[in-house]
Amino acid sequence: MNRLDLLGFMPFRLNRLATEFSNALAADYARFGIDIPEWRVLATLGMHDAPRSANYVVRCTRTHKSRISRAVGHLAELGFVERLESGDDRREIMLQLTPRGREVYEELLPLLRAREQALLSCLRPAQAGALDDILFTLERSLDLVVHKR
Amino acid sequence: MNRLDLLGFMPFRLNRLATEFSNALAADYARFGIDIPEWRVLATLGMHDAPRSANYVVRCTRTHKSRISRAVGHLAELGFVERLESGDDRREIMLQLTPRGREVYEELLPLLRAREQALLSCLRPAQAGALDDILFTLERSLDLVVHKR
DNA sequence: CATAATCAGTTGCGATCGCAACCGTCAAGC
DNA sequence: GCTTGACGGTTGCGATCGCAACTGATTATG
Repeated sequence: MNRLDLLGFMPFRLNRLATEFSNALAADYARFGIDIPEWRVLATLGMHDAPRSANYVVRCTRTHKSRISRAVGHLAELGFVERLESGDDRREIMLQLTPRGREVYEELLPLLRAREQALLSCLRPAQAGALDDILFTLERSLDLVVHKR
Repeated sequence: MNRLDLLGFMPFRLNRLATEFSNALAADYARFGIDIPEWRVLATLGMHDAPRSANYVVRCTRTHKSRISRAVGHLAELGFVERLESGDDRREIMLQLTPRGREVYEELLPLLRAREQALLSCLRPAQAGALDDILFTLERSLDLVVHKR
């Protein structure tokens, strides 16, 4: 299989890469008893100081709300996340990291960044930057970018 | 969620993109009653004229052999692929596209390429080329490239 | 030549995920 | 101020996928 043969297989290639990346990082997540979607929730909440609604996390991660619901359930069991009632809209559930949850976030983030760095180390710095640009452009085009507030 | 926030979430971003791309292409696959891994098998075989072993497809697609086995089963049911005995090694099963299977491959390939083109149309041409380079470099680094023979 | 280790491929099983149905809450229209 | 439709979140269910165990074939070792 050479290079040109791969035209027309973008999702296939992206999937393989995503799987490989995920596997490379799985051990780090597992150390804290969480899985990938759970990390997504933790990270999304960790980015902000104020609580965010579950629905915000759903839109932000583009993960199905059922998955987020279950992930939040598990994170709450682990004591990493708390569900708060929303004053404004009683349908909404606001999510907040517990102190322990923030600890885990702060501890995992650099680990994952380092792991990611290692995975991308085969690229020249300019390429790594270009990759970020390209992903960002694609995400915007596919409307995968969720704006703050 | 702004740009810098996304550092450290490479697998997550790749996964989202891969999912989005997959969904965008799903309708094309479905028209012929196949799913994505089945298309992978079809495409891998379609790239070559001579039959290839099932194991070659496994290595090439980096999909689990159980999935390939089942995909081949379904493709055989549909009459797109034939399982041949291998003269050399009686453990091996050689896979060959049927004429109908090749028709489907030839019909789907340009559709999928066009779909992919549309998805990438938000990128400048130089970026699209860079993306291909970058993916190729990453694949080589992660040993995802399978060489011919 | 016999035994053990490995390999190609298949299949049962458990975990995961998204869909869809559901409940409670909110907002719009008459 | 009801009723209808939309929305946030949860849960049951079916489909999918990878792991691991298994079969049969091959290769390595003594």
